[in-house]
Amino acid sequence: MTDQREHILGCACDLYLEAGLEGFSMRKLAQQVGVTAPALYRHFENREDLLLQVVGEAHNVLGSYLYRALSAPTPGQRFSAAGEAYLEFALEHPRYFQIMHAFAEHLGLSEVPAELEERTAAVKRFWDDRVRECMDSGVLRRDDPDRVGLTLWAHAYGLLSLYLRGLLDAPESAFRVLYSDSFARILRGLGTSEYGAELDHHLLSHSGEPDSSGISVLEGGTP
Amino acid sequence: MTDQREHILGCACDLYLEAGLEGFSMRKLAQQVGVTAPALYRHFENREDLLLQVVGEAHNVLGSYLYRALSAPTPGQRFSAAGEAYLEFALEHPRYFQIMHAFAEHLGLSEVPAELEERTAAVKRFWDDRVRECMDSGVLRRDDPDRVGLTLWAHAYGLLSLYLRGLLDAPESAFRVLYSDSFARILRGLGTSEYGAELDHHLLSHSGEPDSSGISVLEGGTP
DNA sequence: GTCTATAATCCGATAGAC
DNA sequence: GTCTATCGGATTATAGAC
Repeated sequence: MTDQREHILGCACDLYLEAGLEGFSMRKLAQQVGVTAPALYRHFENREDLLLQVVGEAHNVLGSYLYRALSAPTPGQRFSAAGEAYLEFALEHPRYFQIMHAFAEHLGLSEVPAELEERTAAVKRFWDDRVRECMDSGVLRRDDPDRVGLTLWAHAYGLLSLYLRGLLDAPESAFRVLYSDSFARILRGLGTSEYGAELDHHLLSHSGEPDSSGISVLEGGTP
Repeated sequence: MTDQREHILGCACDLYLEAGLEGFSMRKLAQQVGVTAPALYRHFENREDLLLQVVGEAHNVLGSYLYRALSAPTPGQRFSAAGEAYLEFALEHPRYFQIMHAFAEHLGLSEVPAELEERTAAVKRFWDDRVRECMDSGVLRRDDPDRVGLTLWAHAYGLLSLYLRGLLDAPESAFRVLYSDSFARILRGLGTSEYGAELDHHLLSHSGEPDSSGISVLEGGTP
């Protein structure tokens, strides 16, 4: 009652979380709020505006999960907790995870507003910070934190997306193990030690220039 | 003329590729084909049926890209070529990449048909096969090919998704480098060698049971 | 601020003539 | 197989009274 706008926004999140993007209409929302549809336009410009606020709330919730991970005592534990937090967020709020990563056109947007891009960039920065302090403390190999953060983020995001789309037949408990295992594999490395030693010498051979004779990142692995 | 059904399907792919999922309507498609909307229903049951055929075509195109990678002479090169093929497919046909990985509800499906799941599984199997032969030839560390294939697939998919959504400010040329670099990092491993040695001893400490005292995959990295 | 009423579109899908 | 005509429904958004 005190703030009808917030009440509507809360209902909008609920509606989205249970009905999804397709099921999110101004009429249904009005019904859930307990008013008629035109009343919504006194508080929000249009459907697009409302959906963007929902995305904002999704970021808030993710933020609360990530923030919790910062209470772990060591960089390594904070890193680990961050990975777990991302997992928990996606499993407990799959719709939020989905809308945060939806293509702009699915939201009916011509382009993503800068404020939203900034929030996404903040998530990336969180990963980068975890990586950086792990490098400083010797848990992670020293490297470009920005690049390493992206590698880790992309992996986690990809794995969770595949799972949430039901492409992995594993039940949730098995997926949790799989998720941790996959992280462990990345940290340990997939190549053989000979390959790793070899790789360090021509890591930049992927320029795509014709004169590199098609040599790619894995080539020469078995000299 | 010879096969109107294929002509419609071709136009459907074109329409989707330029208009996206939101812009894909039976009316627009009919206009593009050069007939009226009801005529489409002589060849396809409904919009859902048509969209599924488009997804099928997307899989066909991806398949042609992956197939090309098999012509490389060594397992390591085939692995590398597979990664590049996945990249090229996503960059050259971003809409196909998008629709292949769209959530079922975005396609207006209650559930994904088994035939489509099978095609997705085939992509996964392709990665697994590349991994397996790399393990056999000593380029990749011996491990569960299914798990390692998933790790690699998730990473590639995640990275490409983030890029196609415009979250990485890098231009395409820079992204190509970034993509290869990220693969290289995963193959080499992100952890320090001390961490890697330590990890092998309690890789299974992520069971989530309370008695593991919260020990997670990264803990104990600096003994 | 909220209502009733309605405009203005767009959609998927069908009936029946040809 | 394709057409015209149309049904039946959904949606976003607005106008104007209260």
